Amino acid sequence: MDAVLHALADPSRRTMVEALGQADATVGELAALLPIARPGVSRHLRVLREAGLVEARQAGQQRVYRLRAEPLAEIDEWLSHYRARWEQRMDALHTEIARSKRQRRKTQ
Amino acid sequence: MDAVLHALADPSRRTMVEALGQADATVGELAALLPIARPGVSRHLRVLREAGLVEARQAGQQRVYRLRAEPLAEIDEWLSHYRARWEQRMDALHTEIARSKRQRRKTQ
DNA sequence: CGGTTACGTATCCATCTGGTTACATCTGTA
DNA sequence: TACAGATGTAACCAGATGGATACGTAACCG
Repeated sequence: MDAVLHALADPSRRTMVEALGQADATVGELAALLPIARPGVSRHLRVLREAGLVEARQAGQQRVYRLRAEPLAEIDEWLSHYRARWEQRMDALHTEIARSKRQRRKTQ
Repeated sequence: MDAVLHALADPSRRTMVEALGQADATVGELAALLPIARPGVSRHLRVLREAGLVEARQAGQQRVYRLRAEPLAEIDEWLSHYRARWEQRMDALHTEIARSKRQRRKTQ
């Protein structure tokens, strides 16, 4: 959780996550999207890897990175404690319904 | 969004947010929960304030801080682009249903 | 084998961060 | 007014962060 939030707090890393959300990519492709040099990208990827947010597979001389969204569920779970607070346009009953729906869906 | 994630990336600040999720609190009360001195807490509160995550009201000589959850919706929105990826136990059709449910609920 | 490509790692360095102590400000009280 | 309590700010400092360049290594190619 901590590692995931820390990883996402950096704009460059978030850009990389968003790019990988569209398609898998090599280090070079990711570096081309960012204003920083490839060694920096490699280090960002290490942070993302250690947070479990990406994984790499070797493809010839390249490494193709893929997004792993599972750790994001931790943040989603944390946020769930506060959702009712920004969904105040719904009355308390509806909020409860929405919450139980979410719960059911999650444990489905 | 950036400010919100940055604010939440710090464990001390997240503890403060979680405490304020239970009840409003003064700076002294928050400081009592943390292993850091009050000036540090004040500065964390400034970060949270600038991210829109808390607001203070004057109550005599004390300042009572309250959680504002609205900025968390930005993160929720960002996460929504990736939810389907960690909910893969559902087949694609069900994912679509869940997504439209969420959408309806949000714009209700 | 020698060279090139695609990465990762090591090192360096300027900046940011988050803690501390000292001090300023404001409110309530004697 | 003088004093105490609660909080914010300033200044300082050690450690983390994120960038760059230089270098090491493994995979492909001639």
